[in-house]
Amino acid sequence: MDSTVSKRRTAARSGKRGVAGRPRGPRTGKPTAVERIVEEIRRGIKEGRYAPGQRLIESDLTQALGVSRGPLREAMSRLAGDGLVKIERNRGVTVRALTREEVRSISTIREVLEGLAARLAAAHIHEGSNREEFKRLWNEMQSVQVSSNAMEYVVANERFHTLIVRLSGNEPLAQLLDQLRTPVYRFQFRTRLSTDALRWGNEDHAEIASAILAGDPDRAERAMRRHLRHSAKLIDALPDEAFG
Amino acid sequence: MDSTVSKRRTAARSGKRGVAGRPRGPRTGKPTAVERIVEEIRRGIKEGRYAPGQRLIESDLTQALGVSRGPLREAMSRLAGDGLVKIERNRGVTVRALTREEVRSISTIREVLEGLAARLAAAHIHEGSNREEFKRLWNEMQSVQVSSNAMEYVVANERFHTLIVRLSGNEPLAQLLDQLRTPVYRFQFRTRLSTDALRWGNEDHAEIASAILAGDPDRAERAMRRHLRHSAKLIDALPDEAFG
DNA sequence: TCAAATAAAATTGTCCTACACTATTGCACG
DNA sequence: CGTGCAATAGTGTAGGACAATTTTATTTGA
Repeated sequence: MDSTVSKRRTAARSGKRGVAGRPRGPRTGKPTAVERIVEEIRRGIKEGRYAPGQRLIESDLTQALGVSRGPLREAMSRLAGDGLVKIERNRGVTVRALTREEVRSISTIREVLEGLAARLAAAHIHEGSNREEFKRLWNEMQSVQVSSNAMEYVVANERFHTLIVRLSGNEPLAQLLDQLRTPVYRFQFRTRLSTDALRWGNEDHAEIASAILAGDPDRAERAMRRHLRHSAKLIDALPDEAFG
Repeated sequence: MDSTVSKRRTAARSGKRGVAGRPRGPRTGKPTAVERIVEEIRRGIKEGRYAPGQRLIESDLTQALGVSRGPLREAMSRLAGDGLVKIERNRGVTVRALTREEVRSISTIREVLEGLAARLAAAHIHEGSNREEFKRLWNEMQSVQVSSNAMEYVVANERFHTLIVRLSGNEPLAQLLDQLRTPVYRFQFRTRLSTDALRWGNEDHAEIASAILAGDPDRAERAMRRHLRHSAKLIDALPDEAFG
């Protein structure tokens, strides 16, 4: 039925014949239009420049971004796959609005996955320069913690989690968590990060860091999960207006 | 800079969000071209009709599927987001090939997520018609188990897991797991599902089902994780040729 | 003969125009 | 005030064009 589709494998490609072309840095080249669009919209949503529920109209965006509809729609497909926008047939794209229930569901997932990441990070802390790298960031964070204002906390928090996931050595996990964090990122700016909340967060971090540096997977996982539960509670305390 | 972008909210749309969302209506209409393409390719990859590493050339596919490049490329973007294909700049799309390491990483993630699903399913087994629904499938599976050949086992296995995730009541989790299962699905057909392996699998299922029906979250999670570890071991036992 | 160099062919990335079809909006009418 | 219908906005898809880049085929030089 689809026998017309070429089944040829890329045999030639894997064979290293043309010695001439040393593959240059893949990521370094000028980004493709789709990549630029995805990046722009993603940042916009993350930072709240595009509000949940807001319609993203093709003609507006093609004009604003100086691209044609093709790449734009590709980008939207991609963003929809990441759950950042919602595409409805004949109705176009809207910035995805999460219900309180969905946020809870995602938090539950994040709890186990970030817990896993912490566990793995602790288990691998002795490998390579992991310990050194982790210590460096941790020291850096502690010097900031004193001045903690909400914004700085959120940024530091993100770096902390990102590093831990990276040290877990599980790349798919890193991608997945990035995907899960993005849609709820903006809530962090709405939670009134009271001085107490900030201190608790920092205490959580300290406990996590301690466990990871001690190479204690169980404790690291427990601490991380507790931390995630705390964050989830802050978000869940938001009024309904913050959702949808 | 992007102030030209229309910020108008869909006031009317968001207005009735209170109740909207439940009725799964829109799926019924005729599927859009992109949806058809995605579905076709996804099935093809899952079933192994498109081999890992194989190039998917636009002109071939547009002709074979009778669509134009636009929708096709949108579909590819989406598939890439799901990790089913890989898009390289100026080089097009290839069916993603997973390294052994990636498969291991994904298995690790699945273990905790499926474990979570089982835990939640057990916790919610008393709600609604969950118990009844679960029992029905379970009975059905047991009648098939006797005749177990590999193919039937794989299908039954999938239904079992899918139902459990659904009963977990965590929709994002369901989507995520579906996404994680697809790329490794094909490996199941390569593992030599020996009679022993089959029996073990069925024993695992029995233990999981028992725990869920008993409403014992801890035991359900433990059993499910063990089951996943067993599956992962089978796949990991495959020779290198099965990967890449 | 074999590999480097070069020409030719494929293939992708993007823009544009067009048009059918759906959804939304605005208005005239009852 | 609704209600129905026409006008308008916006999406879904096709198809043509072309530059940029990669892949394949061909020629050339040692």
